[in-house]
Amino acid sequence: MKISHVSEQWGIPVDTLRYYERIGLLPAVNRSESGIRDYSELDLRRVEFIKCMRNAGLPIEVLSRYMDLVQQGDSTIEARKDILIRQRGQLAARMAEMQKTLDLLNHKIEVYEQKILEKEQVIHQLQMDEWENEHYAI
Amino acid sequence: MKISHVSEQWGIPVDTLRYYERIGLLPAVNRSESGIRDYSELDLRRVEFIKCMRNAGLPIEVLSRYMDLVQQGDSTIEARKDILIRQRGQLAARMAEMQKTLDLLNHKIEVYEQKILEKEQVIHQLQMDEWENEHYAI
DNA sequence: GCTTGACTTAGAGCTAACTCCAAGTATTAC
DNA sequence: GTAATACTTGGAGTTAGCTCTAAGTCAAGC
Repeated sequence: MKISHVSEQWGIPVDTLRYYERIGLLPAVNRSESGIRDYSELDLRRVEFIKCMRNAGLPIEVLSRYMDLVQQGDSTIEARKDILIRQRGQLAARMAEMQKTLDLLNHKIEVYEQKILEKEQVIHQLQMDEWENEHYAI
Repeated sequence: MKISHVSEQWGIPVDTLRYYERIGLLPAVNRSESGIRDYSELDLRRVEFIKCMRNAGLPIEVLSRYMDLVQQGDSTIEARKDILIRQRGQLAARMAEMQKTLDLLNHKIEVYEQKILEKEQVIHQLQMDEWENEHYAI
């Protein structure tokens, strides 16, 4: 699969895909005779993994380290697990912070809705007054 | 309250507090005669709000726009509500993405734990074999 | 009155993560 | 065969959000 296809399929710019490869986050992708990238199934699974992790804000440096360990084989399983556990903790912490913010946003939006309702009632009252002035004035 | 105190209390570097003020995110803080910042109760509430929102990744530009509208008074209530609703949506979307990543991390960690267990069993088996060789060999 | 340390400013520098550019080669459509 | 399009590279440029520096002022302690 060519880079443009991968880019479309996963919604990742071609520049970014090449960038990931250049910095060693994505292991070297196989090329055709003329040097054009041909993404294998394994490459695609890696791309998907990286995309998922980057989406959640895991730093490239950490992911690079993890991918290196994967390349080194089974002796690095514990180290890999440690990385994932640490990142999971940080992710959960960030999500907890975001939940607090979400709660605050919900509260503030409710307050605004209340204020808007009150404003509308005032306008309605004013309109009623006007109507009465027009039609029932002596 | 002086800037260093605010910084300690809220865990925000003094440079960042000054930066927020410089770019207009935090409205100008009152100064002593000699020009030293003296944060009011209102300033502190603003700092807390900004900290909470920034923690969740809301962009400074959006927060600046929101703070400007607050300064302009009640006529901007609808616009402010719209901003908060839009940001709430984006925040919820980010959190959903992060939840997916968290699920994947949990799954991968489980798999690693399983692998480690298997490895230990193999080692244990090897030790048993050795023990048997040593003690029960003919 | 002098030192120490907190404060001030404008502006430069830094980091992460892309994103774009120029110049060149290869493939595809007609 | 030629034009248009897609690919390649190395390296420069961009963005958001700080973070640091230099040079100076001010207040408190000894």
